[in-house]
Amino acid sequence: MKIPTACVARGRPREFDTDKALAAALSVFWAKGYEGASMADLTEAMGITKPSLYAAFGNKEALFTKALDLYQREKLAYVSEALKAPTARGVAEHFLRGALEIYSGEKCRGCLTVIGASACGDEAEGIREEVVARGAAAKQALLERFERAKQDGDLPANVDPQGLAAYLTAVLQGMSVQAGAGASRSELEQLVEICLATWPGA
Amino acid sequence: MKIPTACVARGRPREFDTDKALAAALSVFWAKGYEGASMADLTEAMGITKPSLYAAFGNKEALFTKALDLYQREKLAYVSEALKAPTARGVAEHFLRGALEIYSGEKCRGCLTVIGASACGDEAEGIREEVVARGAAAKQALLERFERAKQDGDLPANVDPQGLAAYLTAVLQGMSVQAGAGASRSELEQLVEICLATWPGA
DNA sequence: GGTTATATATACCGAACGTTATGAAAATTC
DNA sequence: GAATTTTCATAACGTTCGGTATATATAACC
Repeated sequence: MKIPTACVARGRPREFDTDKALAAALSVFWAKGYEGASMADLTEAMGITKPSLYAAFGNKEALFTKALDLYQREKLAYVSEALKAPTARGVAEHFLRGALEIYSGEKCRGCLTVIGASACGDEAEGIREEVVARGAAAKQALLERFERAKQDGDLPANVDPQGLAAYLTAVLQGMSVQAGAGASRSELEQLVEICLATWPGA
Repeated sequence: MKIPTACVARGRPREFDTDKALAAALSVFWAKGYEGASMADLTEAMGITKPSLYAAFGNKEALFTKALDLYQREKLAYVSEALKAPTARGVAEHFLRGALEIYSGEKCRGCLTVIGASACGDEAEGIREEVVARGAAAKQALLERFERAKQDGDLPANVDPQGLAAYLTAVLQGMSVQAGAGASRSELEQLVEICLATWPGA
């Protein structure tokens, strides 16, 4: 009994590593945004030609979506990790310190989700909606975590979980904006400290 | 003795109001960002043709700069107003409520300064630097105000004015991002309330 | 009225954009 | 080894971009 060999590659084998190429594409999108990254920028960074890119990834929009998946999987892993913290303050601390680590990188500064959510040309509207939807999902997860925290008596009675989720999200987004504007890591760190020092209920 | 009449218009008079045209251009830039706003978008909204635009405003970059001036003069007037508040908390409150008013507009959402600071194509790098510089100036003014507040004993001894300025700026920037992502006014308002409720020293 | 100066409208420019047709190269299958 | 299938490299596609040349219209000056 033989396993059918139809699954092995049939034609000429691909000469590049799609994972490495996708990682390179992510760097370009991260640094320049969706519209700011031209196909020429992408193919140069990925080390492949345009037909190879189209054959492997579909088109620019599909490439961006795949890069966004990679970004969430690798760089935003701290998000799901932070939600597991035992207290609301612990969640906030994990969020802020994790974001600080990612946003203040050497080459890519800020958060791809925030960069991609910026208003740009009409043809990128679909991209914007996609990015905004993913951001909204993260904010929703944070809201549910804070609602649970309030039930646990982990938050003062007068604080609104919805507002708190929007507030923490805003601080993170603002951190991304400042990182993109060239703020140093220590400047962002001060920001984190203030936010933690004034966290409701200690 | 006659005043020389050389100052009156000599050729064919302009058929449009440059102030109104600039206001229309500002709306387009505000909604779509610098690169997202095409010359076709701009001329249509301004109700003039491309040669008229170039004759009156120079080029796209100069038009954006003039629109940015108008934006700061008209929409960001609350900034200099807020800095005059007697206490640091009052400054923050004026800032947050003023921003809430501007960012949650009907057509244009978020802050043009935050939108313009987003990474985009290489040729818009000059624009980005200009916008970032203006944002840095505002942050600097806030820093100086908080330093004075600390001297006045208006802030707890353990808070760092630099961090506090970066922190408040971040909340405002985050508010802009969420407004741009479609957050309702009440959502932004909750955010403001949390920030004020947790403001250092009450 | 003739001259001069400015504004308008149409049409066009070269460059860059995302995308694809075309043919040669390299692997498997028979 | 011939047929087949997929990838690669070059070059081109049509469109849109920001910006302009040209010609005509409309005002003030003399």
